[in-house]
Amino acid sequence: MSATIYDVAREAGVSMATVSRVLNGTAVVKDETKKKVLDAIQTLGYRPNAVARGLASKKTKTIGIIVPDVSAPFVAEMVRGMEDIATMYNYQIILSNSDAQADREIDLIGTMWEKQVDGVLFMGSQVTEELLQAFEQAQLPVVLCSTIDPEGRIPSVNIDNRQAAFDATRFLIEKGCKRILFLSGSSDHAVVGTPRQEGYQKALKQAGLPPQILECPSLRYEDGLKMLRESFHQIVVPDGVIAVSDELGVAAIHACLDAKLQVPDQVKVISFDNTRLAVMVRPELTTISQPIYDMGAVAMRFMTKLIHHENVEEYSFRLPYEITVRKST
Amino acid sequence: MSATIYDVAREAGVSMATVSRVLNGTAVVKDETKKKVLDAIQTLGYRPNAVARGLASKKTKTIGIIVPDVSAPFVAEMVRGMEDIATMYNYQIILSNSDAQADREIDLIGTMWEKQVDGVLFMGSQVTEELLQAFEQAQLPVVLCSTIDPEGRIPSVNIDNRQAAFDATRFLIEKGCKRILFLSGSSDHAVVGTPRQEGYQKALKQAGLPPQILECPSLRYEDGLKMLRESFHQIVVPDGVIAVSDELGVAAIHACLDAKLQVPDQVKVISFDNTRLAVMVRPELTTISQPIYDMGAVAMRFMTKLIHHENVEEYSFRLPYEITVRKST
DNA sequence: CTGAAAGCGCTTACAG
DNA sequence: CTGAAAGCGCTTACAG
Repeated sequence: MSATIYDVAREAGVSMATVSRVLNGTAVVKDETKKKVLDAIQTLGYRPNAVARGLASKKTKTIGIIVPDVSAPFVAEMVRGMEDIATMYNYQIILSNSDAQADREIDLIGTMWEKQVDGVLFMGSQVTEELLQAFEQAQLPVVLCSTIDPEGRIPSVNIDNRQAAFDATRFLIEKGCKRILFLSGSSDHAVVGTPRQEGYQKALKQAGLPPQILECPSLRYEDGLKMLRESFHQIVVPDGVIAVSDELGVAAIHACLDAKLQVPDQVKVISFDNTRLAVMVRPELTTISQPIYDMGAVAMRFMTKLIHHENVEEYSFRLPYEITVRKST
Repeated sequence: MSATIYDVAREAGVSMATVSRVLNGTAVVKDETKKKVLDAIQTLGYRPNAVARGLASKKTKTIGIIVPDVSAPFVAEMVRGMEDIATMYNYQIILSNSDAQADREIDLIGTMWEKQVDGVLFMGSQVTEELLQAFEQAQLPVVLCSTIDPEGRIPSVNIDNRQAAFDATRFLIEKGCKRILFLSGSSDHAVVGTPRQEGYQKALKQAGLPPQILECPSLRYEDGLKMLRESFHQIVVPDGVIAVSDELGVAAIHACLDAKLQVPDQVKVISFDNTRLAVMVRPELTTISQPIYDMGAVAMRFMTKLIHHENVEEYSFRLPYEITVRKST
């Protein structure tokens, strides 16, 4: 059995309350007393039991993170950003994967509540009424990350996806592209669907060019390549492609190469994200660079503010993005 | 305030102990009584407080995971495997990144102990005496994942790295390679260093071929490419390359292309891991395929056995690997 | 500046 | 099959 606060108190000849005070710095303690306590802690090798502390204080110093899938590089990088800031503020994280399944998401919110986390960082494809209700019921502070509540009822961290898609489209148009294909995520996805499609279409309309959208079942390379191979012969052959993820961007490049189309000479490709994959393929991908790590970090930083009731002016964060030009355009 | 077990007991007209029993199934409860309790739980929307439960039972249903960096795809996939099995057994995970820094690793073990996790899954580059001592002190069950204690004092899940490197080398030799370069991790790394170098050298010696090892500061693409570019003119130009990670494999391919060497015609490349990157580059990578997800899953499954004191025969798991042949060889 | 005591919300022998 | 009560290891008013 390891030492408890009671053992420390006895060893130091003080009360438990005093030990607690020097541990947490919640009140002034005479230097002399403090030293006795610190010595006792030292000799006993005492470490406070966070569970007991959590029960007594109703704060667990733990943040729940719900994401679709950590094994996706975009997500993993974001989670890393969250974790680093959590560490900085002495929080730990409980990580869960939802596979973007609505019922699993709801479930996980319940689990997070049972674990008494101090807050939840959430990434998912949609913010439904049921989800909102689950958060409401759990009475937990929530921050969305790379996830949007169209009604803006929950704080969130994103880039301006609509504008970014618009910019990407403009970029290709200015490069002379006339037949720009948009490789989209599911159109009801609040991030990689609707807003980006809108930005794309707005730019095309302004330029008097025809839109052509292909919706991928996922943002993964394999699915993108499969879909492109199946549909390449029945679509207008593009001279420009905008992909909503780097993996889809790579899929586009390879689909073109397989169809004997040179990238970037005959087809220019730009993708969203700028994960590390973008520089690991040839030609290197031109991307809409998202500050992925920072998005996670900002979300977690904001969470710590919510928890500590610091007054927060901003609510819906729009982080800057930029077009990183490489060899694919 | 949300309902407590006391509220449920009163609502159902039974004692807290009885509520606890139906909740945990720790004793037989009359059907009629059970129904009353279940109804009360339903109407109050009661969910047990896991923190209180943890304090009382001394089991938190939480597993700590310490990894160098979740944002590395290999790690992320492994973590996903761990999480899935944890979910299956009703455990949650606390995830922490050590950046492979020894002091940080020790620190994290302390934190995990404070959080009263039921066990720790650990991935790191080395198992030092200090680390072992920290685990000892924390009195936590530990399972190493893709990490080796040379003395075998801690259960672990790995592939046979020595044999795998031997096989990879044999594979290239049989393809006719005479000048095989080994792109290694730091040589004191217990997984990507020593054992793989040994397997490589053994195969070369058997074939009477000269070894040539390049040690990379990290397993990342950027670092590998940089190192190769700097040293390509001062080494024997290889006709075969074995890389200890897929990223280094891609770096090797690109370094060759930049030096006007055709892959696989003039240089054959094989890498370790078979992360998804392997199929996202051209030519697609031939790899020593590791069951990454499964390694995480097996480690977590073994942990649940340790926790429940199921008698465990095996201790040091050697999962199967295979050579997946693609276009780079 | 310090202590005594209640309480956080559960589980778990111990009785019956 | 069920209940009363102690206890898990802390924090936090409340007193002084």
